[in-house]
Amino acid sequence: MEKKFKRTTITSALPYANGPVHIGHLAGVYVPADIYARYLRLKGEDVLFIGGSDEHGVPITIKAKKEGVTPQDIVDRYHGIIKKSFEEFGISFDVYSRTSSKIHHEVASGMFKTIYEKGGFIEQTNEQYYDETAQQFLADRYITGKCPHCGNENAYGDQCEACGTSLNPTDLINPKSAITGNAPVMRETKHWYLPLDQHEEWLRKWILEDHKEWKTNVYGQCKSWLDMGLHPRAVSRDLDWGIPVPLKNAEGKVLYVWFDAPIGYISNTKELCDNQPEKFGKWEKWWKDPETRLVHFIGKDNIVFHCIVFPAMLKAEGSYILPDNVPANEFLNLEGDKISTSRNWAVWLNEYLVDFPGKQDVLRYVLTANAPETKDNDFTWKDFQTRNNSELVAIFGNFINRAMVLTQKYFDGKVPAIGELTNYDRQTLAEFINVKADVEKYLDIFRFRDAQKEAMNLARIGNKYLADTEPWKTAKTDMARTATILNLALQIAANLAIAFEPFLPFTADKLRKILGLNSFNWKQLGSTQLIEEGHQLNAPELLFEKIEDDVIEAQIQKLLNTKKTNELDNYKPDEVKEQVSFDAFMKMDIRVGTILDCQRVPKADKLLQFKIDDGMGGRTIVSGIAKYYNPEDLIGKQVCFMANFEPRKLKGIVSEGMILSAEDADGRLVIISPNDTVKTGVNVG
RNA sequence: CGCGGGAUGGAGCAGUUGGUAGCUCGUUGGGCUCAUAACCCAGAGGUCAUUCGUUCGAGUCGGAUUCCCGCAACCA
Repeated sequence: MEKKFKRTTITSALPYANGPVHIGHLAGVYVPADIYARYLRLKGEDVLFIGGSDEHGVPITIKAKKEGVTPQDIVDRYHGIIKKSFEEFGISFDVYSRTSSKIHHEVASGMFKTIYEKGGFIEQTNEQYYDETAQQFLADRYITGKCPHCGNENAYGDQCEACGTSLNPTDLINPKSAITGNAPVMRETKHWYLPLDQHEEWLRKWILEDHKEWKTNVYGQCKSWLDMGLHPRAVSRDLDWGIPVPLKNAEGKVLYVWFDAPIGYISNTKELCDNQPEKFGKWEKWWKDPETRLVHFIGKDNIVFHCIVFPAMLKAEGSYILPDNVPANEFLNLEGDKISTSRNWAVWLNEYLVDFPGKQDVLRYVLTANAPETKDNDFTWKDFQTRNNSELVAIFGNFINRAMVLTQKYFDGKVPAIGELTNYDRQTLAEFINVKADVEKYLDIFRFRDAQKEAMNLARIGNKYLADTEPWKTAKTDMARTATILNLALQIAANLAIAFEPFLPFTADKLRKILGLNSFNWKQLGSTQLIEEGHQLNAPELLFEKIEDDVIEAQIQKLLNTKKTNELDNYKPDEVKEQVSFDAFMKMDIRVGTILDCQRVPKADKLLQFKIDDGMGGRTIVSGIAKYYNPEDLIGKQVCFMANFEPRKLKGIVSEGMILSAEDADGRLVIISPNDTVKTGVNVG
């Protein structure tokens, strides 16, 4: 069933404004969304490409508190960084706004009100834990206690990470507030819920029957959610950062961030259309006209929100269209490890732009060529270098350079006349005309890596054509033939400028300038008459440059260094503990011992087992420093240890004391030793 | 048996509803010399981790096993 749409609204997940954007975000969401938007624009279709920062929610308030600034300071900082780096990277948003904007507050409130007035929410009063000292209700993550299943003392209110069981805060034994450490009290609080269970029936049909074309990972996850059964979901929170619930009896309540964020797509559209109505028309046509096609680009963590929750909201409101497709990607890893903002294991876009000026397209190319479309993939700097050097430089850039230099040499940079075509010429033409259909075929089903590969094939065809026809040889005997060959080669070059426009916009632009041409339309792709005879080309210029080993080495080193320095920079000494008396201190019996023997404890990565000479017959101590010391290096050294420590079993070994060590900012443990040799067994104090 | 993800030629990845295993890079040999030592051609290289099963037929479905990677645990 072919659906006819007049226009397309493309959204890309709103980045959360508590950190800069990294390559994982780009590969998963922004690069594919941008390729798609550019492709449709090039085809002359009516397109709107929406982006913006997501600026509410608890993590931002936590980060603000930690840095001693306001949440607004945090979001202002990161919104600025993110917006600027997107611009520089060539993500062609029609609008990039933010959820803290006035217009968004109005739209989100309005949406809530409409659904409320239609009876689309249910109201429920529950008892929830409240921290009386901090004067706030506690989110699930901010309550810890003993897990009722496995007895782990540090289970969270939503999940015990020791046994994996998911919990309710009320399941915890001896709950504590993670903010103050006090025992929280139960207090009544009222919240509004979106009854997803009431939407289950139409969602089931809409996704499982009407959208079988969705990517398997997306379809599969939706199916599994639907099969588990949907439950009402709270749309409000007790918090002071966010959009106030627009009702009279709702003091201190804000819209839950997942409810507020996707509405940002709509408010950003409204902001744009209100500012430029002559260009974009009324915002409603992008969201309420059934002839508009809505496409959400997201990462896999967002599938449920965009396929189930947000559609349920739109349906509950009543006047909106639903997404036609949700092409979600998997995750990108970095050098074999999961990308992590908190561990600073990432390549940050803003830093890449500084380290590799003018090389936006290289990153775009690599991220697309290795996009995590069907499973998690790995980004390595080595691969980045190889793809640049042996694909972009050697195939694409080199072909352009060859065609340009040859034309310069034999025809003073003027496009030569095309003459009689040989069979081989016709065969080559036939091949490259197919490229258009192939690229389109893949772009239409969101397979960007395959689409880009097809575009690259055009350059391969060009190289092969030159190698087979050998214009540098025919130039010695037959200038007319040489002219025909170079004319065709230049036509291929011009076609490359169109084919790569969605993928590598900076390069396409540069290529057009070298060829001295204006912008193209996608329909012209496949044409053999893009450049006219006699047209003057500009001086050849390299499209891409080789990236040398030392540059790559430096990036890898930087990755390791930033990780380390970040840990050190963030280090703050712990607060000084409660005072103790001299007597209390004297109760601790700290002594110097000599290590007689030291071995790894089997099946534990962190434990070392020591045999210590304490001057009193020796003792066994187990210590968690295996990651930082080799057992054999320690034998014979003197260490300080607690001698009257309560014995404790570790992995089945009784440890009689504790070896003292200092923990460095990065977690590295350093053993404390006397700085001159002393008699074994003497006291420290 | 803690939870989850994976295992396809040297590396990185594709393999749609089961029907002779593909792509890019690398590698070997050759060609070319216009080109950023780039380009073109030919070749080598895989029992699709192992194993049992369903089937006329399985990389593709089901069970078992092994190994790897995250997280967790051990770190008084």
